[in-house]
Amino acid sequence: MKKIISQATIDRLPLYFRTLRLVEEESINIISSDELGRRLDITPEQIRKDLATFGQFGRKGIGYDVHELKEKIENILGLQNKWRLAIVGVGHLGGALANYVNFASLGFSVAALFDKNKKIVGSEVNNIKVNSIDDIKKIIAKKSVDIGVITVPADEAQNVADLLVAAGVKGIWNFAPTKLTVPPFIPLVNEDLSIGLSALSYHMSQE
Amino acid sequence: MKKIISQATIDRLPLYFRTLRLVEEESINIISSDELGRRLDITPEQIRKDLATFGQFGRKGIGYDVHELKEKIENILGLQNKWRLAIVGVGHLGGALANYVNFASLGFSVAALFDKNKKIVGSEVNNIKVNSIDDIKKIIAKKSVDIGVITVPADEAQNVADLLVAAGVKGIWNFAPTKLTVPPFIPLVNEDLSIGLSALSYHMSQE
DNA sequence: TAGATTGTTAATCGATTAACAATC
DNA sequence: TAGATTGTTAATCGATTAACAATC
Repeated sequence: MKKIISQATIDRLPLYFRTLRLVEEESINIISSDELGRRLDITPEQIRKDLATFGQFGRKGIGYDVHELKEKIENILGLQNKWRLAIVGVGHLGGALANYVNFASLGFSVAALFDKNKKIVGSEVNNIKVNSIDDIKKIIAKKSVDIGVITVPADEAQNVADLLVAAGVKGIWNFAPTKLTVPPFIPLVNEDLSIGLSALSYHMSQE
Repeated sequence: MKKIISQATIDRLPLYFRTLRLVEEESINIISSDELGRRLDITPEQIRKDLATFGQFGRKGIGYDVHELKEKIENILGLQNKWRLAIVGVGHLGGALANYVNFASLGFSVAALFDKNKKIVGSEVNNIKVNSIDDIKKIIAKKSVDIGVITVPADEAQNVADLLVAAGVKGIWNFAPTKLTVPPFIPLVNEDLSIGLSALSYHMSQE
């Protein structure tokens, strides 16, 4: 199945998914694009357009089946895969991510931690042992890691990305503020916290 | 000065800024849109278009003065304001942000920490005392806090946002995975980590 | 039936890319 | 001068919004 879905749509699906979960907990079985849009500050037209990309889920005159739509989005996003993460760089941010509970609720789990600092190798974070970066290839294979999370300083990030790719991860989630080069078949998502903070600064400076 | 600049352009400025800093450290005085684009995987046309929004900085046939352009972007983004942050919710993520060194290099500083948990109020994180959320109004005024950072669970986030606005912050940086409602004159930036991670899952599931 | 709501087509809007005159 | 590179206008592309027929 090779359908082209815009990144804008893909980025809204997790919001729909999260809201549908909450709505389901409220024992609501059917929801309209209007109500979903109201909860998310997204126009109902936008929501219908996004959902129509994947087929016809709704019932005219009625709305969408909450449970069915939730499951469908979960599958579109591939969350049923229960991806396994390895975090490289167990500093403050890496450590926080190792403890981040919201991942688990999306089906992700932290399978391994790596650091190059001999002082923390062997310690545990959230009951997960910190391994030496030297053992990355062996352990990533053994632990069936799917996603490499990069939380090292910018000047070490490309090297870590290369190690992760060589070790066979299927995707990379990068928190280092630098451009990474990876093979085209490896999905890469950058989380650059300085962009959002700088944008906030910009808007606060206007007027 | 009330000029409309697209969010897409605003989000690229921090990348230009960061790269210009690195280039300046390499003692390079002049850079072309071509070279800047090469370093960031952005087309030179896009860069020239973005920069032209603010005036004419470059010299035809030559390129851009690295130092001058860097300073100009710093000012456009308002980073010279040296904004002061208050982090509300000193869990793993809040604690990591309190220690995040990359903010300091952009001129931001952490002026205060807040939590509702009596057990950690009074302790210190990165040499900054954790205050009770009950004292938020008084301390935000005293410490001249500009930006409120929300790192509490989703179901407490709106309440914290309301407290921050009432306390007089000028902007909000939200890490809680939920939609917040704030007055229109308060810039709000959401950092929703589950979006990027879900998008990664989507791309890894294709083919 | 009347009212509600989807799915889809058409219109609009905005951002990116291409082209090139100006000029260092 | 010839080559390089900007700034800007025009063309293209893609995403959002509007409109409405279909239908529950």
